[in-house]
Amino acid sequence: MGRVSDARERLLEAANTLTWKLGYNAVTVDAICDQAGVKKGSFYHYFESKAALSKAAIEDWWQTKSRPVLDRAFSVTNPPLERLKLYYSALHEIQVQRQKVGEQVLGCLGFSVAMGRDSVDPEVWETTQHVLQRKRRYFETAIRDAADAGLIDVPDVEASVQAVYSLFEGAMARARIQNSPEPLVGLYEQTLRLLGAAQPAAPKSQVA
Amino acid sequence: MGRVSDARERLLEAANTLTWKLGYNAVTVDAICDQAGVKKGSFYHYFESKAALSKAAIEDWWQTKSRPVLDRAFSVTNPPLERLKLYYSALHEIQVQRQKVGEQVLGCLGFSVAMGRDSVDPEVWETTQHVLQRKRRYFETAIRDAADAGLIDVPDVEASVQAVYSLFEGAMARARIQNSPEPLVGLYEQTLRLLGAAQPAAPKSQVA
DNA sequence: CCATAAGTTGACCAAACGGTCAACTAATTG
DNA sequence: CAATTAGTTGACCGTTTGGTCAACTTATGG
Repeated sequence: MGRVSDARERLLEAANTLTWKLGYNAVTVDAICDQAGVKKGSFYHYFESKAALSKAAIEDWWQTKSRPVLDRAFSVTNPPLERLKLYYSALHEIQVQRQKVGEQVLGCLGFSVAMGRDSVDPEVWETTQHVLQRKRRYFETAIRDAADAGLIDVPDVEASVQAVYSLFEGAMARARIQNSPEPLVGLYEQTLRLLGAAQPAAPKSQVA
Repeated sequence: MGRVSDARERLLEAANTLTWKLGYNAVTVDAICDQAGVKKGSFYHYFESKAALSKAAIEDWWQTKSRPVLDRAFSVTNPPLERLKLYYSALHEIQVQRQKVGEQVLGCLGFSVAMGRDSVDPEVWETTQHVLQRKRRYFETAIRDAADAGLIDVPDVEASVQAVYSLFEGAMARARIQNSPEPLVGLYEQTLRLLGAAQPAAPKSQVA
């Protein structure tokens, strides 16, 4: 009954596009509406507040954008360390493609929003926390599997998980700041060093 | 001639306190004035805009807060790798002290602001970029010195500098997100692994 | 001691903000 | 073909935003 519309989906996408680029606080309801081609009245027909939209948008981004990439790379059918390699190269590829189309390198949406902490709506912030935790678990499982398979040599697996994850998020954040995929180059080799894993043929770093 | 005042200094400090906590966009001129105990009219007597204040405040933060810590830790009188260890433990100590006084763990001010990119005034953003670059150079020099002294074993020094710096900023950012110094624990040992340096007695990770 | 320059104040402004609402339009279904 | 229900619209509201200004106060130096 009633008519149908994809305005809700357009709002979710617009919210993510803008939040990813500008951050939570700098994005206005009017800007989201403009980008989505939706009038403000309609906005509040679908969402009771900007915070509610953001919560839904981040969850949607996780389900439709972030998780599929993770699931593909971190499939248990892949060897543990290969999963990391696949994930890194997938992300690197995404950023390179974005640049080719003239778009900006934006790093990790969840991480950027989470950095806002006290200036982000508490419920929105909690949502990003959940998303980041789920993401971190992919890293944890892969590294634990690698440890069980005797592929790595570390004194403390949990500490290594933290370090690999910090290195990863740090590189993604720097890619955003520099607007360049360059900090992601060689990430896998550096991760192998962190994990005390056998090194492949060492490649020279490529600086654009 | 005329009277004297420390209102300018109070404004600089208030701007940093609030920006560090809330980020550039979430901080308002009114809030800065409240925090500094200065009326808005006076604000614009000292600074021509919010962006001008922020630029001056970040530069001030670098000179008075960030740089002294770096200069102490990265003194060339210290062995190269020891410099990193000193810096990490100094930062860890700062965060622990903050927590004891009931304040929040806020990570690196420059990095947080730099993450804002498109939502931050261009000149302010450029200022943070300069600050971060100067900071990165401390890492670079220490690691190059370590390489020259044969203390580390890496195929590509520049790539290692990038990795160590990414790991560091990633850990700082995660400390902010988690409001805990925990991600900074063991950072030095992980850095040694990245650099292929001789490991000291491996400590167990301490999770609060 | 008094002119002058530096510093202070609160009222004010236009624009932008998140959010509301009553009226309107158009598909769907019994 | 209604009646129902989902979706749309633009005018509107109170608040907050960054910024302005003319009048006022006070320390200092000649």
